[in-house]
Amino acid sequence: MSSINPDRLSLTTLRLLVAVAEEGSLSKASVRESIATSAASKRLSDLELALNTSLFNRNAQGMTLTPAGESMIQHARRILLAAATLAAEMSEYREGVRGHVRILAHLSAIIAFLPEDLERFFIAHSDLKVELEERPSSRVMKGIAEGWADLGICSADAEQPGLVATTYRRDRLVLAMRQDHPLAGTGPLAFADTLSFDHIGLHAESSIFTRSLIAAREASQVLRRRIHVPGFDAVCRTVQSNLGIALIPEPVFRILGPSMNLHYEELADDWARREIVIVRRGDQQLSAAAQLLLAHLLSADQRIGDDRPSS
Amino acid sequence: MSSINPDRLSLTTLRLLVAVAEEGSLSKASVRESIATSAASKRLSDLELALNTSLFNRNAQGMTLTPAGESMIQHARRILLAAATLAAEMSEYREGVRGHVRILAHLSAIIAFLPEDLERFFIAHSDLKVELEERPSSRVMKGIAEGWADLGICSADAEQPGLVATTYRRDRLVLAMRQDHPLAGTGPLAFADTLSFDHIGLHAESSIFTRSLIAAREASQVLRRRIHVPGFDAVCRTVQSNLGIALIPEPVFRILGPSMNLHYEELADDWARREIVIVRRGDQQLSAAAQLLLAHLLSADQRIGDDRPSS
DNA sequence: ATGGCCATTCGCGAAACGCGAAGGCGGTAG
DNA sequence: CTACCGCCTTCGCGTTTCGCGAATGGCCAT
Repeated sequence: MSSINPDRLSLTTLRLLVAVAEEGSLSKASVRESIATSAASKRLSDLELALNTSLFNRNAQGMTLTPAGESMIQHARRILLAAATLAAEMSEYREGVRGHVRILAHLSAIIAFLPEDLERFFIAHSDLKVELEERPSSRVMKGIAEGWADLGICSADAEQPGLVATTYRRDRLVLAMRQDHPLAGTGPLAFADTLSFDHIGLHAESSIFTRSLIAAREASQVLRRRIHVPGFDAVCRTVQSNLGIALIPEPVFRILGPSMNLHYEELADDWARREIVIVRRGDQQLSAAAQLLLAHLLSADQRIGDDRPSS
Repeated sequence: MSSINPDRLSLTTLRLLVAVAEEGSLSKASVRESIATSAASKRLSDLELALNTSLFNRNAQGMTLTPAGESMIQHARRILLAAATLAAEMSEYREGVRGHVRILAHLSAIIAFLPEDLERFFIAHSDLKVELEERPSSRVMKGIAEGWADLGICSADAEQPGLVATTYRRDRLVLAMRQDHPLAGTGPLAFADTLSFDHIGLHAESSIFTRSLIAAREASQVLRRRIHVPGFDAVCRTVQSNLGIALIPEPVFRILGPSMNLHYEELADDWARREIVIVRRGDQQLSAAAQLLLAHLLSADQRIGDDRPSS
């Protein structure tokens, strides 16, 4: 009924706990943790007393986990990992870093826009640090809503309640192909006219894939799709190998296409113009560092900046 | 350079930290945490000393977070949440629970198989507790690989290195429709012959959706798909409302279909027979409770039980 | 039977912790 | 301009916690 006082947990006890579990013996664990075995024993038995549950089975060979102990160390490991992450991050502050911003972004932005924007940001703010993680658009939204990061950058298609989205950039999808492809040089294309060729694309969660499925359905045709690859560079190499054509953002093509001698054609469809947004949680204020970064990103040349609630 | 000693962190300090951040004042926070303000002040300044970083800006109105402080409380909240979860779970052991098993499962299994299997399991093991969480198949695999749960149940299509998969059940996908639908009563169907009707389905990450996309492509046709809904019950209600037909597992149909007066037709395609597997990590031993549950699930009547590595 | 390995208990000293009182600093009201 | 008020910090003291080493008892293999 009554819950254990969570303050009773000390991180050293948790470390000791996993050490004992891993070493199989209290004495070995205590040398590993640089503590007298007597002290270690006391810590553990005090913990078990407070929990009113035995965590280990004792015998002459050492200590093995009880079921309760197994649950315990799973949580313990998780907590210790979080604590270590915290410690690492804080030590960066000590060495001059003045702010952390966590970003989730979809692949297009990471390849097309973010590097330059972040580079210019770091010139002005060498004391800030940004952690950037790639996710498909829908999971960017979820991640922000769940508090895993401060800012999210993704296509505006996905939706999630409780978030505020601000337009960041607009881009266009273009069709990448080999220079000797039949479609090369035939001018702006309707997506429907490309459906007789094999398409290459990212994983099924990507917004480009989702969007092209819808378009194919509207054209009452099927999307031929033999190959999924993990990144735009892989997409382009696959196109280069004559395995198909691919729908990619125009800025991405400008970066990857020329060096692989690829050709591109514009897409005439409306939905080829995409809106890329920066999302943040609506219910709590951004940290100063995140505000700085947000302001910087929105002040980039293509800035639009109309705020609006998402969903 | 050198990292802060993580043992320096005590959970009470972390709790105090978020209290101060939320209350905006050390004195208010100290009454909330039932501690003298002097002691609270000491805890915080000791922490800042150890970190060699200031976490708060002090002024006459109270205390506000510095950038470092903002990072800190994000981690602190996460750690405290984990600690509270741990405490809650451990208190269950104190009240007689003898083991915990965490399961990730895809929707089909949760609706079709798991309830009965778990029910019989609990009759034999009333002292064990199971935490069940729904995820699409691909994320079940990931979750197990990352150690978020002990056992995963999902379709065998997805793959992930480092996991061991055991066949759990086999099921078939059938086509659910209204009794007055044109396809009703026309005998076993080829999936390709159903593509001229609107399909209803789960979200895009579901393995059924992925599979039917492939099948549509192989038939060189498009999958008409107007509606995504969040669960099988919603799928069936949508079918009932004459918005389309739906591909669902046969056991799910048996549960939901009759009460909604729906009709079903078998699917002749090979891929309609699906294999549902139980996956677990290959690199570490299961807890005793998880072993029990695994054995129980595999001893169900349809048991197959051929072990093999995944990926 | 005996020695090795293992965990626990005990007493003592040191360090950490919490508390209340006193002090300094900055706004604000009269 | 001064007096006050709220806020955080510092200080000294008593209590509690913590860690250590030595001694104890159990189990197993030789």
